Amino acid sequence: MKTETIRLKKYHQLIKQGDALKNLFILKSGSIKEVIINEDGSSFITKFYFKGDVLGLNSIDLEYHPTSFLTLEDTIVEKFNFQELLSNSVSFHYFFTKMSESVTEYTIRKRVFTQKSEGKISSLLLELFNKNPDSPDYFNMSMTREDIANHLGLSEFTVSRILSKLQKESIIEIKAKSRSIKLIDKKKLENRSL
Amino acid sequence: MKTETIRLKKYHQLIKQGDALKNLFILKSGSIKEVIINEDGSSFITKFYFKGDVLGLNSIDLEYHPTSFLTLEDTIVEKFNFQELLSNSVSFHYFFTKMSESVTEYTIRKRVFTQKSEGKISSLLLELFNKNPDSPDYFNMSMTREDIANHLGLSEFTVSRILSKLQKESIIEIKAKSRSIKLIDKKKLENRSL
DNA sequence: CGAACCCTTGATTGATGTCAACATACGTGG
DNA sequence: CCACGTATGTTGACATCAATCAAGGGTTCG
Repeated sequence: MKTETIRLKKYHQLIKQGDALKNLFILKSGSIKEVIINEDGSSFITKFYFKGDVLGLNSIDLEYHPTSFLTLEDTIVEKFNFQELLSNSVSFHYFFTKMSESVTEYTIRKRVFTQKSEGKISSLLLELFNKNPDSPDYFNMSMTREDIANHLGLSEFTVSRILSKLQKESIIEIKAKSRSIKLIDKKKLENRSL
Repeated sequence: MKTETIRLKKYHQLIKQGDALKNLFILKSGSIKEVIINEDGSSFITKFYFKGDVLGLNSIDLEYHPTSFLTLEDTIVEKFNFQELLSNSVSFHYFFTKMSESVTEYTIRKRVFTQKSEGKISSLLLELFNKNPDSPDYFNMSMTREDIANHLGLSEFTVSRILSKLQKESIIEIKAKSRSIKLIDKKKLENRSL
């Protein structure tokens, strides 16, 4: 099956909410936020995506994309034509498995949203560290505090406060320009995320 | 494809967390809660299921069930052998579509968890009314206040208080024994759920 | 009929949002 | 390359929301 590699600039919209389903994508490098715009005009970040993640799986039954996908930095994706994919058993099996993984992930991840702010942020940080295999104890954040707040249902002030608190307690270290975070004490962070 | 209809008593465990994947089920009548037990022994209700819902979709990539399923009342389900299902293209297509629906649903539903308590409960009530096609303005609740609280990340006291408040404001009416709810003003309830 | 369970309500405490002020970083045009 | 204006991030004071604790009423079931 032939695919296409696409290079995207920061803040580029790869998929627009409402577009017909034509392609699915695999994220090769960079990062992307998935956003849903509500009827009242407010928006909600449903998920952050990193290397290896599949984009667009929520469009298969609807045949259109219910969410938009926006790059948070310069990003590379690989494009798969959905019709071709259906007739290619190897690719099909891969995407089928990925979709099932998504269901499992949501089942488990939902619990994060019932936690208090410290738990929510600790869980997200652990997810970010784990999804960044190149440097497991260091994460270069492409999203803003406001993005994190929106995604977790907090105010940006609370996000800022909790991050400062975790730093004071020597669990993380916030580096230059507030945008990169070093993991100091994983055990403690895991305890906070319970 | 041959299937089997099973009748279950109240509080019966249909699927146990950790069981190998053998069957998927469709809920024909009654209601079921899906529960995940965490390492620390605490549990979290990931979802309530009603007529027409498919049980077990989060087990396909894992090949075991990551959650338990418990009936909330006398319940009837239909059993599908997963191996047979894979080789039956009609059934397969049906479950594939259902799984994609789940991904979409989770994408959208996550936003509920970023709302305040009144929004969370209003959203859940609307979901319950919509999922109960037989009597769209009336719902006989099989779950306890504590179940709702656990599922939404609230205390049972807050659930009780918000329900009382919605009743005082003539949006719902709580009937006999606190367990059935009549929808009075859908528009207002929708506004609360934004 | 009594015990266990479920639900409700009030008082208090703790957590989080809001608002205001300021600091830092970034981007653009001179 | 600098200067400025805009974005983003931090922190404190205060208000609001929701959890906790305590008490009591109703329902169910043996």
